[in-house]
Amino acid sequence: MARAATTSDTFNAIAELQRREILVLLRSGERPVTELARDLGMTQPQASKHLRVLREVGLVQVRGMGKQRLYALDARGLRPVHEWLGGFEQFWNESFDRLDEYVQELKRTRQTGPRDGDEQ
Amino acid sequence: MARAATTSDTFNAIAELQRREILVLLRSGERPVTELARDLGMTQPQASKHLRVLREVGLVQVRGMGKQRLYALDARGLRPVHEWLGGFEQFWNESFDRLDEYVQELKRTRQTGPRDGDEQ
DNA sequence: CCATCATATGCCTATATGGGCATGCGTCAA
DNA sequence: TTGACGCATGCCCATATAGGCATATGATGG
Repeated sequence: MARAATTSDTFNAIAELQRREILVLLRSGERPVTELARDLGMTQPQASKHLRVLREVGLVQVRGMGKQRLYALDARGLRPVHEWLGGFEQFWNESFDRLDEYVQELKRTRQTGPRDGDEQ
Repeated sequence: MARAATTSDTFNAIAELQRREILVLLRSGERPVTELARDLGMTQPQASKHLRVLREVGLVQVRGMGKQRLYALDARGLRPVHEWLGGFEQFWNESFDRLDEYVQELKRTRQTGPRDGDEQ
């Protein structure tokens, strides 16, 4: 069934490097498609397609400005993702080095002898 | 060229819902493959494959425990992603409602007249 | 060494995607 | 209205998946 459609899924939308670059670039203000394409070294159709995905998940907004279409960042959709990741914050602080773990295991063993039900 | 390989790319690794669910489940402790598969309603091969991707990007670590293989969360790889998203924090706070923007634009116009270089 | 349980893989299919290219479409100036 | 410019799409191709299934691999107990 292949991967879930990028459309309507922020996680997938930002899984693509070029799209992340577009978002970063848009932090400094609205930009027309051509300019984005030029600055990021991609073709115009390519930029348009990525922008479409970003638009569909709501990460950017468009505004017709004469012949141009100005794309603006709308980061609100990134918040839930940021929060989801925040749920792991305590875990990346618990130094999870295999080595550290091993050393700690040794310490415990030396002090109280091997134990079984103490992970988690 | 299709999408970049999920392997060696944390963003892509967590772009898949089932993999995110695995990570969440692992927050409560190490688990053998079969248990993960059962709890998440997926087949064993499916779980193994997702775990492989997670292992390749370093989000989980395995530990042989008798006949079983216990998978443990290693959230360190999520930190960079969390930080990348953090770079947008100020943006999702700037109420980016089209409506709000429009209203504010009207306010400014009424006070100082139309201006040009004030976005950004 | 053999049977068995727990996993990892290989293989095949349907699908979604990103890139390249040509072209349709909307807006603006003359 | 016509021509030009700026973008959005449609189409085709190559590729990477996720799933389903069957099976190879590993480790354990006899």
